Amino acid sequence: MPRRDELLAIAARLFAERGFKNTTVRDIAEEAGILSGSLYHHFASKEAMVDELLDTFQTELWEQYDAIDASDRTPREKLEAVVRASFDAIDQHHSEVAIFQTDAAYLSGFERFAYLEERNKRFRELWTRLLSQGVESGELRADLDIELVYRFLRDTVWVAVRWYRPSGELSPVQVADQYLSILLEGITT
Amino acid sequence: MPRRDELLAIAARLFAERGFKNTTVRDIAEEAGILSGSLYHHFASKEAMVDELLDTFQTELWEQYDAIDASDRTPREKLEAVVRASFDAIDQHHSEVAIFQTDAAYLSGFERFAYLEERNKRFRELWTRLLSQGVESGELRADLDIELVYRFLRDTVWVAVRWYRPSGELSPVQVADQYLSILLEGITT
DNA sequence: CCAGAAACCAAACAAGTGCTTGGTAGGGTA
DNA sequence: TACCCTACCAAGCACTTGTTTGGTTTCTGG
Repeated sequence: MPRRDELLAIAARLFAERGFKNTTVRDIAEEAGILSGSLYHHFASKEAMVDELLDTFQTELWEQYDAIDASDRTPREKLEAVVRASFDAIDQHHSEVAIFQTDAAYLSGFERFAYLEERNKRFRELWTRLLSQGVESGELRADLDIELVYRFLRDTVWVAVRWYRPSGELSPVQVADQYLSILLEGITT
Repeated sequence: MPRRDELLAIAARLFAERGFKNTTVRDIAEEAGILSGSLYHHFASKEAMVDELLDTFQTELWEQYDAIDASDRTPREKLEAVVRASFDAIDQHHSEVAIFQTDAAYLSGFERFAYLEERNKRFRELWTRLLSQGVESGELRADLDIELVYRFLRDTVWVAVRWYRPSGELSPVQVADQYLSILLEGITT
């Protein structure tokens, strides 16, 4: 792995653990065994590091979402697939998801990260549309507030990054199975 | 309202909006129309402010939890009541819940905030016990992983603080109704 | 009106922050 | 050998951070 990628991986881990603002360039450098100033040979700024992390991750995730949305499935099946893809992202891009969850609100205040808001908007449009289509097709309950179900769904999925550990005993498939089971059928008998 | 309480309310709002570490004492002072040093006439430190906020809130919340747990209800009814009490807390102590959600992980690293971990532990014990009792009584599904359902339940409830607005059009009762309906019965027809 | 308390100011300090600058070590290439 | 390029160091700069100190204003009860 090129040195630059090593440094970016260290930064990703620290940003995820402590938050962006709460991680100093000296922290990153120390973990890499160099001095803080040397980081600037590889990256233009601390912001540029997190930018690169979030941007590449989001691009990759949306390729999957778009493929699912364009596929030949019922709304409910698409919802399931999107949820599974999201848990996959939590598994394979754990740090990036954690950073997004923790620092997106703060970062989106800067012009540089305006694309975060844009992605959030697209995300909301996709999920609420799938929910509406699910209600129309009769697969989903019609008595629920779509907007509220959307927030419920979105939060339950992404907040899992806080406790999920990629190398743990639960696979993303197992977690997705149980989450979807609860979500679709409820926890009562 | 005494001056001290005013300042604490301002600090609570800013901590909730921007996060603890990301809010400076100068920010708080400016909103109050004073200089940052003057805050130290009322509070010993910035940490003391957030400590007071979190401590009083947690104490109040647990009075309700304990009352519910000691009441004469079935496990499922207790779960419902605890969820409703939690949404009430989001409504009435919005800033404190937001701070707890955002900064508890960071703060609990300090000795001063060791009680946060302790509360989390008690919280987990209460909820998992109610879930287990619900399964035993036949009210809840037996095929689900209790630990995972607990995390699901906990996160879905508390993460709502990110979008819920106390003065908005949705009351905590309405939100709790829908959340419980999804959780208990699922979103499918 | 006046003493004392409560609230605040003005100025600074030490530590920590992101980042810059000019230089150096070392390996690969012609 | 001479050259270059990647990776890094050493030192520091300008700024922000939480906090302290000694003094001043404002309010209130007797």
